[in-house]
Amino acid sequence: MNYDEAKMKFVSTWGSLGTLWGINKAMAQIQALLFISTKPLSMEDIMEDLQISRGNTSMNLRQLMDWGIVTKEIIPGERKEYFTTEKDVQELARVIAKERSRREIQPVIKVLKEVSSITDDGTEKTKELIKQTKALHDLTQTADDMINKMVTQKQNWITKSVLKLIK
Amino acid sequence: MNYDEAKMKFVSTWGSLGTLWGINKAMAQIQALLFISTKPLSMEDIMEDLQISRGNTSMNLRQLMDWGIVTKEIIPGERKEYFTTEKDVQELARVIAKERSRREIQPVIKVLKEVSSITDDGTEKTKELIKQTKALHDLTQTADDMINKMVTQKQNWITKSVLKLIK
DNA sequence: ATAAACTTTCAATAATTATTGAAAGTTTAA
DNA sequence: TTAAACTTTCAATAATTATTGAAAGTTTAT
Repeated sequence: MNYDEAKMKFVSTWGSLGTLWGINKAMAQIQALLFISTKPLSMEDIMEDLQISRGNTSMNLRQLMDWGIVTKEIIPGERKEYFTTEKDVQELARVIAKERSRREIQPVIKVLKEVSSITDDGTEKTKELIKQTKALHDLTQTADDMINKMVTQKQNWITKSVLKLIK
Repeated sequence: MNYDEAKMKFVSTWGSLGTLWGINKAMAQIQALLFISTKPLSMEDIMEDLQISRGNTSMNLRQLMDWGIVTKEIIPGERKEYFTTEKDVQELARVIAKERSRREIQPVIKVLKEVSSITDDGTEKTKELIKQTKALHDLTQTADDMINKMVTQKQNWITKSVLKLIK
């Protein structure tokens, strides 16, 4: 496998993985491209490399900036805007986990809390609803806490000691 | 909020969360419905409750059975098939994590390994590709290991001690 | 063997989501 | 101030994904 094949394979695989961390294909591919690039890329560069339209590129770059994993780079003397992504995987993971928690997990936790707090009218079905949503609430809350705590650490000694602990 | 409102809210919220764990809306809603039901439900029950077609119900129930979180229940003297879901949230989390790892994370790890193993031709861009995909490989592998180890434990003392450790 | 009760399959269709491209908007240089 | 260089917006369209419903398939009771 040569460089170009490897690059293509990485970009498209990372792109299809996008759904796993809750973003679309183009967005993930743009991030992947920037992630392995040795220098900032312009919109033209990205459009050409991924064969996507200007509008698509613009919108997805914006979203990546909203997520806080891509930043605009001003290159002196250049009219175009250039873009780079966070290159440290630990930091990348931290940002992604934080955003997903905020955007998706928190709202669910809120609903689970509401639902599990309805007044118990004594019927079996109400008891079951309360019991099960409460269990789900606790699990979701704990998982979310753990993920956040873990990735909040800048160093990864945590990861290592946790792994050791649970092996 | 009364029982029916709470039930609806739970089912639809859990349904929209489906994407987060990689399944579709109907599938997640069916699982949610079974999760708070006090008794096994038939296909008719589910169709009526969620207002979805027979075909849709049949296909999604099958998928849930493939995932191993829903099982057929034979009720003596009844012609219809009845269904139940795993009621223990810890076990549910375990099964979901295992399946997602197998279906989505493992293939990505494989590609990352392949890409990061291309021969270094000495150019800067190749070095960067190798370096970054290797970092991603390590991170993904570690995260996957952690999740699997954690949810493999039947008890949740692990969760508690990890939380204590990283607080 | 047959018919009733039930489930599965799958081509057609609907709903959702992503993408395009051209017009409108913005910035910079002269 | 103007025009060139560039970016953003968004209605239209394409691509993808989910859902339907009816025909085909299966099982069970008689």
